[in-house]
Amino acid sequence: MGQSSFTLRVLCVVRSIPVGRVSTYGDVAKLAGRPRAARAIGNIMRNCSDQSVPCHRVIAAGGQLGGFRNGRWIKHSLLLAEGLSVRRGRLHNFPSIRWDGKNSHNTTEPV
DNA sequence: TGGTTGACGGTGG
DNA sequence: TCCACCGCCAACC
Repeated sequence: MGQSSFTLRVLCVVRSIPVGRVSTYGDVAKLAGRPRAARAIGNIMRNCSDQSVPCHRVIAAGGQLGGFRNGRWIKHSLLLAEGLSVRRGRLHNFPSIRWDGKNSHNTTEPV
């Protein structure tokens, strides 16, 4: 504990991501109040060992999974378990399942 | 206190 | 479509 306010806010935002939805590092950073702190989000996620934080729902921009170092396939499996389609390391319907912070009760949105 | 690293974003070639 | 450069922010040494 004893994380910075920004870190706590980031964790809170990530925990707010609905099941079946994903968000990018940039989006989480923006929701946390630092639109330019996308890199910092990666560090926080990496350092985050909290099971209540679905870090696998946080991916890179363009629908890429990111995390080439580790957890890449972990995210892949977890995302597949949530009914998402991953194609060549990227979400097939990324724009459709992208979560912009708004409480969209309609999960399966047919675009 | 200062410099480097890293699960990134966006633009250009 | 893929690769390279620059910018931005927090954690670590």
